Amino acid sequence: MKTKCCDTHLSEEEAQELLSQNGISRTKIKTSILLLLSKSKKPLSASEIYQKYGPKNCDISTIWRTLKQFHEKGITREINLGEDFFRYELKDTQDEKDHHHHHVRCRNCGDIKQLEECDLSAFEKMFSRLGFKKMEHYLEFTGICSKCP
Amino acid sequence: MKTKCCDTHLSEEEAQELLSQNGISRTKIKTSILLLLSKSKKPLSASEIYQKYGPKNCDISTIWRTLKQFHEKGITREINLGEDFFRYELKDTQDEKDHHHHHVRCRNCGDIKQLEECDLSAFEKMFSRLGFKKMEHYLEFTGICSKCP
DNA sequence: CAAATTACTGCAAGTCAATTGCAATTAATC
DNA sequence: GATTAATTGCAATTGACTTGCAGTAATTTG
Ligand SMILES: [Mn+2]
Ligand SMILES: [Mn+2]
Ligand SMILES: [Zn+2]
Ligand SMILES: [Zn+2]
Repeated sequence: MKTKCCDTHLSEEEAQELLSQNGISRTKIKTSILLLLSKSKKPLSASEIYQKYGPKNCDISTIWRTLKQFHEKGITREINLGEDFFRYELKDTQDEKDHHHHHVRCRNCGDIKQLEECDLSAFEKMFSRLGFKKMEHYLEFTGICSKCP
Repeated sequence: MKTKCCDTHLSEEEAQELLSQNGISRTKIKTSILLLLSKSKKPLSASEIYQKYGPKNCDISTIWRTLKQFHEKGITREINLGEDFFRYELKDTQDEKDHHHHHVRCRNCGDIKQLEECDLSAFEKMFSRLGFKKMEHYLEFTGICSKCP
């Protein structure tokens, strides 16, 4: 299956299929977290998921364990937007080479927008079009170095 | 004064001048942390600084307070390289618009290299030149949105 | 230079995101 | 349906980072 990142609105069946394909038990909680992520227009934090799903319905540690598992299976990506916690969102594709996207977060109000364009030279124009000011960017890389397998 | 980021090798006098210019007391600890940052070829974590400076010589909370102050004064930048803590380094310039740089971290051995080039299109070539494989990048933005002052 | 003011520091306690051990419960496998 | 493996809740724990307070050192002022 090919997921399409945030705001994908997976159906319950699609969510469960995605779980099965990745060797994860199709439980109510895991399905619900997947649906929440797929319905959100921005990456969600663990505690946001906890609030949305309902503190009566599930323990926060279960949410953490689920997010960790999703990340290990390559279903999700974790994102640092200058806050003191991570946010999580569905990967655009399982491969992550095919397509991905980035975000802007307002340093004043905290609002987060998703950027569909990833042509790096096009970013500047896009920001002024969006009315954003005082941009700062955060760009770092990881890879496997020449000394490593 | 114009600092030149990591690996600048400030002299003790230059370090103290930088403190004074930013309204920070010229104490032994603050001077030493500044020197450590200026002599390092990669951004340092709080606990690395603590180890290098010597746990007998200073409390870790003082290091945290100092790093926070440096950041507030705009002397340093904090960097997330996919670890579960931040690293800190001297800004290339106080303004941060003039010049900045990025990093690669090996996902296998954790080694960190500093990238002097910031032409985004030039990155790919540079990585293969450096022998890096399986690159992943991390690019996010912050700014002030159109609804904010 | 000495007094007054302000900033810095060590120590201990606290916060909060994220992890973990264990026993009970549920899902997958046969 | 019985067996096995994964998931869950709860409580305790880790580790990064913060904070209050009382003592000390640095800066300012006369
Ligand atoms: Mn997104
Ligand atoms: Mn650097
Ligand atoms: Zn805003
Ligand atoms: Zn390596």
